[in-house]
Amino acid sequence: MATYHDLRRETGLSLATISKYFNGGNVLEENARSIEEAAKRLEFRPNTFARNLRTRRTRTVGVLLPDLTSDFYLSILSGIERRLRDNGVSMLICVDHHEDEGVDDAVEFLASRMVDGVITVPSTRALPGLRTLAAQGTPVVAIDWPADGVEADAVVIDNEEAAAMAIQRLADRGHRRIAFIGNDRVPTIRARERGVRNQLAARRIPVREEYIARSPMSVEGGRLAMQRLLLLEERPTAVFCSMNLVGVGALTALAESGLRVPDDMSFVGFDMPLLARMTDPPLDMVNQRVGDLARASADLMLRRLDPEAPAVPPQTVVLHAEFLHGGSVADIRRQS
Amino acid sequence: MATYHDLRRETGLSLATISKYFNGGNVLEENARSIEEAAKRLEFRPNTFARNLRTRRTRTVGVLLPDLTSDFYLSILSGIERRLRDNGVSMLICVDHHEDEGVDDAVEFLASRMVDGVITVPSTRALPGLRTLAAQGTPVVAIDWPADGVEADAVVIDNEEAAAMAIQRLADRGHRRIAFIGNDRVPTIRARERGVRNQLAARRIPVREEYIARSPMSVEGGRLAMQRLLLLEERPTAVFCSMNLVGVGALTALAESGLRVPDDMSFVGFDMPLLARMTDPPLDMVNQRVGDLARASADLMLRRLDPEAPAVPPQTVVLHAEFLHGGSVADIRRQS
DNA sequence: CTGAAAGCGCTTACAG
DNA sequence: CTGAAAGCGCTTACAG
Repeated sequence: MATYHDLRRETGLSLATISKYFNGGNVLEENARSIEEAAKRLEFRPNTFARNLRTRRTRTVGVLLPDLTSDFYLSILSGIERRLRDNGVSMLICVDHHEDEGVDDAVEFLASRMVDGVITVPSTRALPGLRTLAAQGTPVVAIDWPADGVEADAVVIDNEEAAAMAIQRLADRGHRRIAFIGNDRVPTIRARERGVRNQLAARRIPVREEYIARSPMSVEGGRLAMQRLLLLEERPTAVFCSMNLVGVGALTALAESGLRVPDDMSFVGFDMPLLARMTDPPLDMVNQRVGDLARASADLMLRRLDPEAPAVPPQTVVLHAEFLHGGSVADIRRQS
Repeated sequence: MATYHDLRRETGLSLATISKYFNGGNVLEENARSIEEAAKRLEFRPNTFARNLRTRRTRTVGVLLPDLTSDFYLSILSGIERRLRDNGVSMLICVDHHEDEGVDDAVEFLASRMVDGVITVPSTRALPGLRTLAAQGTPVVAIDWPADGVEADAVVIDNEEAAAMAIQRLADRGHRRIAFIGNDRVPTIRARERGVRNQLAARRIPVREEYIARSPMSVEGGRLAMQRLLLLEERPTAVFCSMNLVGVGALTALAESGLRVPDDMSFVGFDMPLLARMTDPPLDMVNQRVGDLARASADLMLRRLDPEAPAVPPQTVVLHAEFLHGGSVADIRRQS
């Protein structure tokens, strides 16, 4: 592995000049050429660690995720990776396995790698570590929800508005007995429940508490919640599942009960773009546009890493979901 | 950020002794305690770059993937991440966007980060870079197929056997008009076609070339291939889709034509574990067990990174797929 | 077991 | 524009 030493030997120039060349400073045309030529010949590549050691910057961003089990996270990674690498920044991935027992050292792990910043979909267990990290001046960008008490930028969607879209669609097609499957321990999903309630109220549709179901964020949870809804005296005509796995579970329960979508039950899902286009009929769905979330988070981070950029207080970027029409909502308006 | 200097000041011990302590050498009980105590008090954390610079090792492995668009890659990442971090090794992710134009510097990018090794699902475009890297002594582990001409360990599944499982299942239930959708430019899928042909031959089922369809590796490709199969004079009674996206496309085409699985067409998929359990009926499927692939690749890499481990020539680990039974294969044996 | 010293490969003021 | 020198925070023979 060639070093500046070798280039000095080959070119007769000093280490300082060589360093200047590689860092974009002004070097005489002639010297630049001779360094370039020697570098190519020796397959020279600057040593990242020596550089990091001096500059105290790593051009590496840590990406901290709760797990790697859904394609929500895959899209996040994909969007961030692209944006960062286009800017010469690499990405260290760390998963804090929030479902597991015990303390996790994910944040500590990233800190020890001296990442310049952390982009994260924060899990509860990561919060204390993130707080410390941010307090020490490391830029943190939260995706999906603003990490409580962390001095961090955030990129979120307007969850109330997103949920309202689902209700609008259902109400527009004549539904009034609308069930909702949510979860009251997850802030984003709580916001979706608020959106549902507000939109129902705005439409003068009474909120029936037995139609508001809570479920763990899993396929099995959604399946059980749907089963409970199906046992109600007066069944809902439609269900809005505010989380992707839960939606899958609800569809499973419907299939198991021999009920057809949309004939026997209308369905609106949330954040299941791939699946929604594979089913028959395709599903109506609120789309989070995860790619946009990811890119926005990377952009926020790149701005924080830019020493030229003015220091601004933490900011939250709010993106908007879109509604994708499918064939899973029956039109039950009375013909008049 | 505290350094050895600070610890020396606090403890009165030399840098060498402090270093020894942090690297597991023998240090007097009393001194160890005083270092430990000072380190905790100062929140000391060894500087990774100084360490890397000296040791010329980074405890970081690059993971190079063709893209991040399928959950095959997600499972790969997930499996590797877990195994590596359990061993204190971090993971730098790099995607070479093989579908894009132009040269990609993915391997160069990883090399400049001086990763200790690279685990990769090799895309064709990455091969030259991987060859150079491996030739320079960086351990490379290939997943899914043995990267041509690269001095690398590999973890693959037995694709012929995997495809044979699908044919076995179909033949056992009486199918003889069996279609196959594959792709003759992808080595693994070519192997699956061989498995299909061999198993058909073993069962004395004639291979009908019009039932062997080729398709790009995409949903749309699978859809078109299935449509072509449906136009045949004598339709197949079953189709085996040897790649997940293609399977999704084929199912879409069937739904669009108003055909039901398995009544009108039996279906066996490949590597779609999540989807196969969401559909009604659940799908029969060959499961690659991607998690096992990932873990095996990480284990191979960890062995290569272990300076104690004996140097052995590149080895290929062959894993076996499993068949998951569903309800998408009709039993058409004649009642006798 | 402990310590003094050299050095890993860069960057950065500071002179010239 | 160029160069000599110091130093980033560690580890590693080498003595003792």
